[in-house]
Amino acid sequence: MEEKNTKGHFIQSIIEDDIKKNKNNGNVTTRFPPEPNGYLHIGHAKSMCLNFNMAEKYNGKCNLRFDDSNPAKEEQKYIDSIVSNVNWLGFDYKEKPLFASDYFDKLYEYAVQLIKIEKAYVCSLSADQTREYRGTLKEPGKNSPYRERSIEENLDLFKKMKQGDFNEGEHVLRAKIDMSSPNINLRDPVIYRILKMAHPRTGNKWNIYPMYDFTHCLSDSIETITHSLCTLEFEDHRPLYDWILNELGTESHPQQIEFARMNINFTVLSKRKLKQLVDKEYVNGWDDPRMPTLEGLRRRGFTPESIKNFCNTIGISKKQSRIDYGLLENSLRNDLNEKAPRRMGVLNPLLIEIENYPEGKTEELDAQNHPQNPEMGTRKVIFSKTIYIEKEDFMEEPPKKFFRLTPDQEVRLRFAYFISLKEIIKDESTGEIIKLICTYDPATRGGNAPDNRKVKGTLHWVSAEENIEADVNLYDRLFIDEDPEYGVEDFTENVNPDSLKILTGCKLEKSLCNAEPGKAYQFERLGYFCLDPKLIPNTSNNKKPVFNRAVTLRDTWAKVVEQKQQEKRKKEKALIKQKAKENQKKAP
RNA sequence: UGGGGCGUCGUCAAGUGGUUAAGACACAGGGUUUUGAUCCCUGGAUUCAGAGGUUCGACUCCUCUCGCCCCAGCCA
Repeated sequence: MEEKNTKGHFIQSIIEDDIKKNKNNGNVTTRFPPEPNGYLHIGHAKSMCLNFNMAEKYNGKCNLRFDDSNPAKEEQKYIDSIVSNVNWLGFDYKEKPLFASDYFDKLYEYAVQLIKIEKAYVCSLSADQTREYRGTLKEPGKNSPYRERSIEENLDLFKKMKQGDFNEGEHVLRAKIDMSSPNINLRDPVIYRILKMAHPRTGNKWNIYPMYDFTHCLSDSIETITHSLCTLEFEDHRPLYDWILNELGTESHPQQIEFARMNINFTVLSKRKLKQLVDKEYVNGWDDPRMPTLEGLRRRGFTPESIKNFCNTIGISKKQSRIDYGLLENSLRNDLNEKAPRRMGVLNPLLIEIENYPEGKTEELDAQNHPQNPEMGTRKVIFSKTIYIEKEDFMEEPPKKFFRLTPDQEVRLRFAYFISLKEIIKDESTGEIIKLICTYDPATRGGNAPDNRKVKGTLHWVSAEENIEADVNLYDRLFIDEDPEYGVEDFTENVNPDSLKILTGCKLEKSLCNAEPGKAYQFERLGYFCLDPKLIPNTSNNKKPVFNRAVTLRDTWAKVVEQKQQEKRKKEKALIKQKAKENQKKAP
């Protein structure tokens, strides 16, 4: 059969062309190269999906390689977290994780080789001087006075750098390219610097560490990577990547291809900014469920499938883009709609007493765990004389199209009975509704009326006599503007002050007492929730379980309400304006 | 003209000289439903940043203009 519709993005086209031309003997090898200086976020997931998918699709492999050439910033804890994230997402890097630091010896030899062919030299300019000599974007730089040192002197100096004979900053090794290049990366870039600090993996073995540009291309080459996929900001580095491999004449010369990094509205995706949110305590750590980090998303209730699906949906291109946050939510809903067992929980409880239900009686009613998938089975829910429903599911003076409980509107309690209102009990001093007295129709057990009478609304509910009490965290977008940088000097000014709402005293159906941490359940009509893995009752100070809402259900009624509110606000604003005008007229 | 890149529906994104300009999400309308969920239909770019040009024919080729992003770490 013809395979016509498999043409994907531009990188895939390049790879397919290469295979056709039998470049690299038709092999495809990619790599995912994180620097262990922070936690992974959803943007990294995009890169992983790209690299691992391409490898898998063309029967190649994808290495997990840590780009750990700067011990000043890197830590073992990040390595551990990253490995765990990659495993969680289910990506297969075949062997073990690889490390650029494993190649430090080879890299050193390559540097020596560059010196020997007079393509590298030890420069003894200070950092400040180096900057001055570099020139600017529009003006060329000038040659370092150390540029013409002899091979012997360079070799000797470089060896001494390695031995630790010099202090940090005294010398660097530079590639000898072109100080007048319009591409600043080619103006004799530093390729080795003295750093007298322990490395998480090589300990105190080295006093010098290679820079990214030198490390990356050679690591790729050592691993015989065929396609080295990276983000757009490295486009300007590609000439350097190629220069190094060409000068060294490496057998393997991978092709660097750049694609646009991911942006999502209402959030930030840069390690630096995420760190600020953590450090300034806008969130509670890197794994706060509001964070777009993989740790955060996981704790929030995102599944690996939903994340991978999202990444595969948004595509690959070279265009700066800002993806709608709703798309991420949607991919979660799609996944969880199929997988998540249904449960009932009342977030803002309103007590109901069923007048004609026998005192002390309880019943176990059957409830489906999934409306479309009978294989997921049923469970028992306890019904009793007093129950809770959601406060928002009752209105004394309802607007049009309000399908829930009202003084003259019967409703169905899901899997249970039809009930109608008898009396509203209010607090005399505040006027607040404290209880509803209702009657039920015993003939409607299970939710079906024998006389076929219809009700417009079906409400979720929980027995007031047997339930579990929990705290529930509701999360909203982290920023108030879709562009966190919009209209402010510092993006933290746009942090949404209501991004976390903690609800206490929520009532959940009893079966949720064996909820698995991190596993998502759909609380019917409310959204998908999971037991916070960090706050499991009896394993920490918390006595009550804490559930996180991963995402709401799509809610067309909420949309209608919101639209009405907005219209109302507009009208009010218009009224205020009109009055102001009238006052102005009166004034003179 | 310092260099490098990018501009196709509200948001992503296919399209590589002849297509009715895919698809997803969002949006609007309708149907099913014991979740106002899910599911199922239906609708929408006379137009591809703009202006010229080449061509029988251009989103696709050429020219110019406009707009946006990245680069002056001994970070990656």
